[in-house]
Amino acid sequence: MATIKAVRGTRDLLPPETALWNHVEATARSVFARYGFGEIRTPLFEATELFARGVGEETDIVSKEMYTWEDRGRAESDRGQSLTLRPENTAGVVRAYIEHKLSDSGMLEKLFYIGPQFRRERPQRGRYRQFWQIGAEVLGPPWSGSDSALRDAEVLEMLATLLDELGIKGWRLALNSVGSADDRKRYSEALRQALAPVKHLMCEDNQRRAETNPLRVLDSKDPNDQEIINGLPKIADFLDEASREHFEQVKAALDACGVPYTVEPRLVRGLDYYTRTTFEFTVPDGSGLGTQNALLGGGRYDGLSEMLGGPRAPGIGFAIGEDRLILTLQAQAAEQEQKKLDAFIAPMGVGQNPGALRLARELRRAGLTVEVGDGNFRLKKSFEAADKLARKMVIFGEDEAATGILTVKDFSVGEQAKVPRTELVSFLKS
RNA sequence: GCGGCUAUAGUUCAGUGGCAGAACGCCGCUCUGUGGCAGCGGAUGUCGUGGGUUCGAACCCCACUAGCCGCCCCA
Repeated sequence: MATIKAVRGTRDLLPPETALWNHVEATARSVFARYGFGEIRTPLFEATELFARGVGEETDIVSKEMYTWEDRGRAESDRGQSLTLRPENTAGVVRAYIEHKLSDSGMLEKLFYIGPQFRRERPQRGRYRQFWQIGAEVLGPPWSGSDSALRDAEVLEMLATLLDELGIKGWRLALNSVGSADDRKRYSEALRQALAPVKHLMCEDNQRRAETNPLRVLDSKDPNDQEIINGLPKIADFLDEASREHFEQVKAALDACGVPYTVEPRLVRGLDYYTRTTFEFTVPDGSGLGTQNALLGGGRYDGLSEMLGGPRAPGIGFAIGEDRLILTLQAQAAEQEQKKLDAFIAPMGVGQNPGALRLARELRRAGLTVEVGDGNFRLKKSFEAADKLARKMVIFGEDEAATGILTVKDFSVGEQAKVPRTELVSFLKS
């Protein structure tokens, strides 16, 4: 019979790798907590319209990468509603922000999330159809200071701290400003005009973008088109005074914190909702990501809440590709040392199994990590298993059961000791 | 969605038309309270799936599926 396998672009995460995932998530939670973020969990699927309006109809994500289906609910109102597995989480967070009237507190909201997202793309290294993102959003009514450049810098500084604490080496922060919604519109129009007479010289994709979303022409890596792209108007010349000042303040705060960055005038994120600050953290070649060298991306979205029918609520956020973060850590880490158990108990003969399990219970209740062998195992087999799994092995036979003096082998030094049961916990911890 | 490469044991791979292989790992024995070394022995398997060519296919051809790499795009 044909075996059933994980579907294309999805995968199982198994031990010991899951330990690394937990470590990454625990580190992120710890850093977020220090900056005053609370966790939000939004549904894995939402109304398709949310992404169409929030992320943008013309983005690749919405136009060709979503898992969308029609609901077959029993209620008339459910039937036929178009639903979609979330391809990213910012739109969902802002939807929840509006739905629960979080802006009524007048306070800045700082929310983080960790969870799977779904995009129907061709799988590749560091790109899966179910992938995990660790993200955070800072948003609130304008009077909460949510549009302040201080928040942009704080988020970027937090990310630098997180990557440092995780031990990511050689990360690079690329920074840009795409201005206000108006600036963006004017710039977009200027690009369209500048492209009109030359676009026929460009690749097919760029010709299409020149019409639908000229900003994304800047992202193009097509080598033949670079000359034209370099000659296009620069976004910096279209920023209004307020956006220019905002960008200057972001940079000044980063300088003050000693966070290094490079201004990339052509960094225009692909999602429609971005305004002003946009950024991306990348890692050097050879960090395990192939050409997918962006670890995380994000930016400011001052108009998103209104686009979704909510109150004015400027915000800034980011999403870390957790799968890519893990790949980078695995590539950068010298052979990840596998965590060993504190002890392996080797019962000598099946008659000792009950006593051995009881001993294991005591040790586990004392907080030790313990595996129990089996009295059926020959001693040699116990040794081999114990050496793989644990730092020490406790021999539990008739003598030990009778005298309460246990024989303990320490694999790290290869020495053996007799330890009274009352001192066993502290001996094993040492 | 487009292009290239690949698919053989648990793993890494060899095998280019004639008996399905190696290394590592695994299991057993030497060896029933002291392992890691060594010696001996054992099991590895729909050769990705389906079809075709051939006396004969892991090998050649076609299709499909999956994985990897790149493009597009993005985290």
